[in-house]
Amino acid sequence: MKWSEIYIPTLREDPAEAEIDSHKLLVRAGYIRKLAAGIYNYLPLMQRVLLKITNIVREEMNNAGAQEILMPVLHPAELWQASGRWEIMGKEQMRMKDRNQRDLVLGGTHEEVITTFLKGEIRSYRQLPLNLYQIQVKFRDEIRPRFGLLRAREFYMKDAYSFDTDEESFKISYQKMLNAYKRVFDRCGLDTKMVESDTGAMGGKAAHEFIVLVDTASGESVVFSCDSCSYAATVEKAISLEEKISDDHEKEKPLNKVSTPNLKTVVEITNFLNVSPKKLVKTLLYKADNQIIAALIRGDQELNEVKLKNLIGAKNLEMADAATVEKITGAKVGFSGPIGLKNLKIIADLQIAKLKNAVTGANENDFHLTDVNFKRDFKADQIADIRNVVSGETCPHCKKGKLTSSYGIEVGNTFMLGTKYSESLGAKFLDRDGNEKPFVMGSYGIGITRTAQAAVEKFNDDKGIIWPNVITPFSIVITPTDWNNDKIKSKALEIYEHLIERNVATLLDDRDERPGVKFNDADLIGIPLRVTLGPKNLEKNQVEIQIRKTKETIHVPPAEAVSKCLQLLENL
RNA sequence: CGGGGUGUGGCUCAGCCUGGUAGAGCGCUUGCUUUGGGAGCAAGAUGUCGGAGGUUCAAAUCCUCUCACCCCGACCA
Repeated sequence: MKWSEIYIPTLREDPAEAEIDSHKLLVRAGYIRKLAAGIYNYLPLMQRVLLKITNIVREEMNNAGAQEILMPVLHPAELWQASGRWEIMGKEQMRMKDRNQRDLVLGGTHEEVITTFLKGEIRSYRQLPLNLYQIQVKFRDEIRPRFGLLRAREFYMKDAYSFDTDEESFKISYQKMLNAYKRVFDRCGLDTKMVESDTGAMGGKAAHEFIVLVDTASGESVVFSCDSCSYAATVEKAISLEEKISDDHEKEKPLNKVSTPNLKTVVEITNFLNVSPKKLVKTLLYKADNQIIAALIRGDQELNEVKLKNLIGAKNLEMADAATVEKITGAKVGFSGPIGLKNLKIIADLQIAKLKNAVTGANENDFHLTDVNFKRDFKADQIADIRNVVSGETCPHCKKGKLTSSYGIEVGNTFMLGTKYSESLGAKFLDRDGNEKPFVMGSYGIGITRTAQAAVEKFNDDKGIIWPNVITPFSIVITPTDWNNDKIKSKALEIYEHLIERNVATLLDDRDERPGVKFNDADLIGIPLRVTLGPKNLEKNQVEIQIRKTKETIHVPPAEAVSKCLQLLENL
């Protein structure tokens, strides 16, 4: 392709809309343009990258025995009502009515559709296992679209769905997908970590995510991993061995009420009373569906809403507002405590049960209680792990390694769905013994557009993007420093033709621009190899090959340029 | 949804506080010079100042409403 024949609108300045490097670069380098919040146009360079990624995904999925199909983007509401997800998905699910006032859903995932489709088709165990996938636009009305393609509302995704006769067979199918995923991301040049994750709105038994670790907060997931074994999990899911706390054996002192005028925060109170935040019981009121509950957590720790939500089996969980808190506890926010709370469920974190002589709110304005003791002074309906793991805690698997946290970009996920959808939608088959059974299902996603941006986030420098050769829009850019110089021009064209003949994706910068502009653009759009033809080198019968990643330059005679490039590309 | 912020030429922004008929840099067009890391000179084109209403002799500027976008939070296959 000649540069003059492909639309690459590079920008000199960072776009105002972007916050993180990969987003800035994709816009600056002419890969994407925003249409609306979280909705993007993919320009020619981007489309080439997306095609490369989808081809890799396609190959690996096909190799794993999955078959490509294409399903509708618009779904009738009835499917989602039948599975029970009409209520669960919430506002993230884009909904609309057609001209006849029928409710429709813009598909953010396709469990309902595929299960309903196969329900009428697969009748015998002989037809299983089956794995179908598609690569398609998805729409999710994200509360807060952010970071360009990393959290867009409209995005490209590969979603696969497996159907098996039983758990045993399913395990094989699931493992095949895990292997395929590893290969996909390896081929894309991305190091991924497979972590245990929450099943969220997908439901099912268990789930994994494939995460690209990044050092900036641009990764929207936080993952914990063990430094001595392979355990890793998202913050929503991670657990640790309960750490022993030092005052475990303190003698219980008599309960006290102290005046704490206007002291509401953990820091204010613990400073005032001169105790560690570890000794404070935070009492958080939540609205779980239509019921108010209290969650108790140590002052220095964070509540994990996902764990809490899963524990009590709530569909919706949100913090109670200030008015509700006052109504329930009889005191302002900041003075809540478990003692004296009536008619509501109290759930305490495991760590709370171990505290001796703790501090809590008195459920009375400007007062706290000290030397509060679990069992003696208050009880809990449930005691469970409902907190976030903290860096440095001990691994629950090997029981000796330390857990450390890092940011990550989730590029793929896999869900063990069990029979959740096949049962709710009545998708059954006849087994060997003639019994009707629901399919055992799995679902598997890869964010195509997100993977592309994850690669940019991972591979860039102050000049621009540095694509791995496997997913770059072009492998080589030929840069004649002076397009009006006939000798340079004909040599450049000659090398270009030869590379094209060998099927190398090559971009020829035939613009009448100054060399500096061409070099900067080439660096910005991230092409792995640049072949530069300038008058001085050409007089010495040389062209220059520069490796984008290392800035290393190699001089070779023009006749050897093609073979040298091919050789270099092997390792990029 | 709560809090904060921004909308001015294709892009990045100044001007707004203190009202007086719209600017810079980049980009774009033409010409000449220049040609290995975002060139120089000269000449030019481009804006209903997000939208609606109001105050005023006069509104980019003040007021009200509204829309869009960005950031923080809540949320997240």
